[in-house]
Amino acid sequence: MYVTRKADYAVRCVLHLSKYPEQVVSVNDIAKAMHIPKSFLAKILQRLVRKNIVMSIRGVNGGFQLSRNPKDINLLEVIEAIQGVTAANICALDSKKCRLSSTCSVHPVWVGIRKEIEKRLREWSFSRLAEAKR
Amino acid sequence: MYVTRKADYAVRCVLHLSKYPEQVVSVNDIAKAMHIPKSFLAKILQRLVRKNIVMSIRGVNGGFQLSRNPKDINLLEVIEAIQGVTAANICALDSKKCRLSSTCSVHPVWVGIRKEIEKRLREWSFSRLAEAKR
DNA sequence: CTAAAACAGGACATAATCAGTCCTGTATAG
DNA sequence: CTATACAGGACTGATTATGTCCTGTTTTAG
Repeated sequence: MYVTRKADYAVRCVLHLSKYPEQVVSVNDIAKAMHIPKSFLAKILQRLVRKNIVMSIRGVNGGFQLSRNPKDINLLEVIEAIQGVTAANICALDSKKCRLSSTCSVHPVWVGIRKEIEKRLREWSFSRLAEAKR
Repeated sequence: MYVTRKADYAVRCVLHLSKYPEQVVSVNDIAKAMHIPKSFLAKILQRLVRKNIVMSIRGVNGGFQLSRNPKDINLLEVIEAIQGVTAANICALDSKKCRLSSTCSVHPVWVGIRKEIEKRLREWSFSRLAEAKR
């Protein structure tokens, strides 16, 4: 599993929105707060809208807000919304991609790692993240 | 952490050599057994030699063999020999790369995942892998 | 009703990385 | 001395990552 900048920005973005629930925040504001190139973020938000994680309000004073309670959105969901399902090794994603997977003793290691990562990412809801202290 | 084909091939290759300890195996034989493009594998082996995981014997009847006992080589070492140190998210690799890492509540999640992956990969020596049944 | 603010979506650009290939050179067994 | 096998550098083509830009649409304030 490798997290692209795009997915990383998406996470930051949702995290920011989680801190201002019910409020409408513009792309510009999110971009400045989270250090994300504005037009790139706009693209990312389009995708989050389609995936029903965020909703958009057009026109003057428009912007974005979460379409669900942050407790019902987790890290895994946001990352997969942007980059699709991934794994550290393609063999853990699709054993057909690997001619050896049925006999290879490394295969179960990758599958185990994938499950562990997904479990951890699923455990972190954005309400939990927003509350977390550093 | 994303495993490239190169690193994956390296793992297969070392695994194959672990099954024939003390024997000298040619690039050709490894490539055929493990379904790896031959000239690509040759490059990978060069790197494994420099990293002292494998040793080469030149000339007629030459080839490669492990330079250490398979129990002293683990998955993490082979992968890092090929692709260097990696992590699922660059922020877990080098917090300087991320302007937010000092305040971002997601950062510890990535660091935790990285540690977990490295731990698991380190636990698998090639003697253990070679013995593992599927 | 119109101008300005803000999102939507497609096209484009650019750089890096991935996944190999190829060619020349060197060592060595027989 | 020749065939076999590794060493290493250069090169290539495809894909992906990371954005930017431009045009269009929606909406609201005045």
